[in-house]
Amino acid sequence: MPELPEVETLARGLQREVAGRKILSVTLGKTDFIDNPELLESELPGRTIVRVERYGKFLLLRLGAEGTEESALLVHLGMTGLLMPLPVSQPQANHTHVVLLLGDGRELRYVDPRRFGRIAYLAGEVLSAELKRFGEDPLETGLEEFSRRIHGRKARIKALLLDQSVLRGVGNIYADETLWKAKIHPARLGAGLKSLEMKALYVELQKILRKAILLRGSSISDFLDAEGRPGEYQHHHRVYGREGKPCFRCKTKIRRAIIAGRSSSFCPLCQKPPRGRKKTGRSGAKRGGKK
DNA sequence: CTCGATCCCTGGACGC
DNA sequence: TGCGTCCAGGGATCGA
Repeated sequence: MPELPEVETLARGLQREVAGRKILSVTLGKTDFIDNPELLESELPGRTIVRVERYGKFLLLRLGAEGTEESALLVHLGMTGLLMPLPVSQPQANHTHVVLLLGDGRELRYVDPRRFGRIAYLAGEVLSAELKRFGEDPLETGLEEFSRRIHGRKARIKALLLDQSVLRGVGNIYADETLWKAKIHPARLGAGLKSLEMKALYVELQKILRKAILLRGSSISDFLDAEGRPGEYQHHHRVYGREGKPCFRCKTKIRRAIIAGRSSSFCPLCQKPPRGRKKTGRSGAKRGGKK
């Protein structure tokens, strides 16, 4: 599940590997996750990938030539997306849905079994409007702004961290890791956080994201960087995927519950639940009746 | 504004 | 070995 650190890792790798390369041709497979597939075919050939950036959980392949408008290929990896330059001779992996033949003879291939990702060619006003939908980058935001965005909200802190219009780039893993480190229960409300808690949240989020970037992200099952290597941060997870295992601080068993609609792992002792919080047993009991 | 429910999609884990 | 079932979850969307 590529979040900010994974996408940053991939963006840096792609910047090294494909920036400056020209796109010669486009071949598409399944296109139900692509905004306007025909735009890729009509707009990309002949263009140069000028620069590769991360924007939240998106990769932004900035394109040159063809008019003066700013334009870019937006790529969201969803849960299982991979984007990698490979030799043409390399057999195509299953679920390869986009292939860009590059001027250096390699192919930039997008592979995504579940197709939870998104790809879009955007230019000009449409591009800038799309980017404005998202909130601040957590690594480029000051405590003031961070605090303002969260403290004014009555939603649960877990929901706010995951909300891409509040902060761009944080996903389930790094939200849970940060809340554990800052000793804040995921069901607490944004407006309910004390200023010391807010500061801890801000500081720990940045520390965790930076450390994760240094270790090239977390590879739970799928993520690989531009050179096909997995990340290493999964070995440093403190709560994610540790349900039932002892808390690294107090040895209490890590719990998992659905909070703000997402699976959330936390320490029930270190991370004090908000007062009046409903017990999890009840809501959990009636989940069988779905479908 | 906030919530839960639903859908999208496939591979992997698990039970029998 | 081979089924069936459940689950993972980011994001869009809809109704309450």
